Amino acid sequence: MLPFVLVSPPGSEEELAERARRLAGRTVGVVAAQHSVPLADLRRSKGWVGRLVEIALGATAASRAAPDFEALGVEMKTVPVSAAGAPRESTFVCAAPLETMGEIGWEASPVRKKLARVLWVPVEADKALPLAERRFGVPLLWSPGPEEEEALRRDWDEFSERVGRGRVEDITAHMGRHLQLRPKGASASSVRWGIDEDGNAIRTLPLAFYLRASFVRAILERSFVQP
DNA sequence: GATTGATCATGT
DNA sequence: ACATGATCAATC
Repeated sequence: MLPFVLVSPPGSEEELAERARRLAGRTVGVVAAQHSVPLADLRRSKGWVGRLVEIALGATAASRAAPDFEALGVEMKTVPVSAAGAPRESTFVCAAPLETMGEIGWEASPVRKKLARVLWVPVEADKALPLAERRFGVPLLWSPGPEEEEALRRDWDEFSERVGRGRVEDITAHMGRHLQLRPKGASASSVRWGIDEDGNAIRTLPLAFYLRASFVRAILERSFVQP
């Protein structure tokens, strides 16, 4: 997916926000055409819309372990929304460090780092709407408020303690008020290192943190309610 | 309709 | 294997 039209990285948050606002109301098809990105089948290329927005906004860290807009410290997330603007899916945050989680406090957690500054870019995602006709929504540059951070910290602590005690295989997506810990891998037979109850290294299913749709919905709603 | 567990493509 | 980008689809 090499674009013919390269977009330089934004020089400031304001410039990034302005670029993102310009996407609002435009269709996926139009933006893709402007950057010479061929449409793809989402059933196979699930991250295609996210890649497209990275290209359109001038993201710098494609496929590297760094924020999308490295110089600004901003992470970009496209969020699939219903016609009413409500998120339809949970949002991937980061892989869970299963071997070390028990010793990592919230302050040093990868979840906190990843969510410190996020540019949310809503995209219509009703199944009946052809990909090219889906429209971008009004974006939001967000950092967790004190209450949101406290809520996330509680979930982190719960998961951290469980995994630290070697109970990683007891975890289900039912746990966590706002965060989930769910499989993330090529398949159900993917493995990564974890620890058991005796602290021994074991090979277990890779898990990742996701934000529940309800949490992201509240973030997006608030941005329209605030004066 | 919302949710959970599974899965897809690609780069390092 | 693990990171990036996520949605699919069976099930609740």
